[in-house]
Amino acid sequence: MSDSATPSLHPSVICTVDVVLLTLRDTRLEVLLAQRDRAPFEGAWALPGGFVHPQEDADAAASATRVLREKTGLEAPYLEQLGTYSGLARDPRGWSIAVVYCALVPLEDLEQALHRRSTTRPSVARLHDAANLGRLPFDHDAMVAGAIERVRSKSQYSSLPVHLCGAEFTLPQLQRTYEAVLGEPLNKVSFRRKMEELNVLEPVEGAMQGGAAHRPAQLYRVREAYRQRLSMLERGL
Amino acid sequence: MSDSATPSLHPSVICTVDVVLLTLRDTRLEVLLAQRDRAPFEGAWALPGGFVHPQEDADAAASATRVLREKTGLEAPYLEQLGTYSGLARDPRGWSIAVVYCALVPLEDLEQALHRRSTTRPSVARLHDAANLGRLPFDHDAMVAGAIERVRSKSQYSSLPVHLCGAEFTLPQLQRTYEAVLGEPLNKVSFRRKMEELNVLEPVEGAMQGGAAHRPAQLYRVREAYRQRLSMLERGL
DNA sequence: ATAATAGTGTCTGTGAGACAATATGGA
DNA sequence: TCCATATTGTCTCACAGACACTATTAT
Repeated sequence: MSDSATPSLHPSVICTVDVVLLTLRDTRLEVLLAQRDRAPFEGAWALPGGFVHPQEDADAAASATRVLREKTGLEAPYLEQLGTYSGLARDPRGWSIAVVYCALVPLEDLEQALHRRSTTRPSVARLHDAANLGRLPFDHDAMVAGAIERVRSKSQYSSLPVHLCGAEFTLPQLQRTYEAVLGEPLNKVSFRRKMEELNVLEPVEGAMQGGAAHRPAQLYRVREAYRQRLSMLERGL
Repeated sequence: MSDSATPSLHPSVICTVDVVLLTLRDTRLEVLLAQRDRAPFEGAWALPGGFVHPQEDADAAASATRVLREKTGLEAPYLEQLGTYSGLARDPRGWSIAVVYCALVPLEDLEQALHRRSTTRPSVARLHDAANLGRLPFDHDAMVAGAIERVRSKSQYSSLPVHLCGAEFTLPQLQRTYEAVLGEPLNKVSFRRKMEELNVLEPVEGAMQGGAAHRPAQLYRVREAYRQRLSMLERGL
């Protein structure tokens, strides 16, 4: 914070935010990519991002929220800061700083938002299989890898994956979500015991059926006390 | 990354790095603070930090390393990115981004470096008890709290605290380090089992004595394969 | 009734902590 | 020898996963 130059002599740092939005289709993670509408890498699929707007955004998290709203119409997704990528090498325009956020959204919410959006503007954003992204511009490959790694890691001890489910869900649905994120099958009894002790869920009166030919499962939702707080937690453990 | 304005129209973002350097004196964590030599908060004790120098620094981590070298003379401490604080509210000069790094250094290394430094320049940096810092300027309180929380958290499952010990140390010394960081006593047998399975340490031939009237303890050091790698790991688990 | 999945009770092995015995150097 | 701490062996308890049994709905 102490330096021989004033900030106005350092206008050459490019300040941006990028968002790794993850969602789950069946058992696969998908990442939201947007087609770039200007150089560099015009036309390429890349993470949604943009410059910080100091006049408009209270902080970088607000910039990320705004970017996501502009590209998808989503209003209040789960958002968590992943980290910051910086340096001369990552952007051909010059020395830059990119604050990266990870967003988790239920597939239905995202598709609804994108569909509403497509009625007014040409859609610029689309979901891509996280396992087959090809090469992305800038250092977006590393950002995606970091986001997936972070989500996997936190899912081992927290209730993070609930953000990939809708407002109400059954325990078997949630378990399949965990299994998809972690990439391995989980023990049913242990999973239920873990959810029980986390004490984040509460049952909703009225079982779901889905017309399936078997015993219906209890619906759950996130407790009110945790609903907002989950977004605030920075590394629960 | 796509925006209606060019970066040169956004010169108002102040880009800085701040470093939370932690070390251990006996059983207490201490934080390095530097006395600010200019406004805002001139004269106040604050985290060592400074503007990013795009001409000089390859990336923000290099800025942090440079800042630490300038203030302390330390050359290659363990450094890990904590996160980024941003927004209009945190700095009276305007909308700013601070990339925060956490450094872990053995007390002896730091004191040696500071002592060497004090022979050429007036010392501007000093260690302060982490538990009694008082109020720091900017959002440095939150940064310190975040750093301590991160170190505590990672110490539960990794070998992170070895960076607070010197090149060679005994298992009882390392255990006391863990206990100081975690703030709770650890089971001796479990601790040794954990260190064994992490497989990060190797014994050094020749026991330490310290002239104590009891059985000397085996000296250990970090395995060569891990010596550099530890700094690279971003969230081991 | 049967199929299919939800939900629960019980057993067992693994691993962490408690306890304690042994090892070793200095006074 | 005695003291203090290092190091190692063993026991026990808690918990995670395996297994299996019961519950509930649609066909």
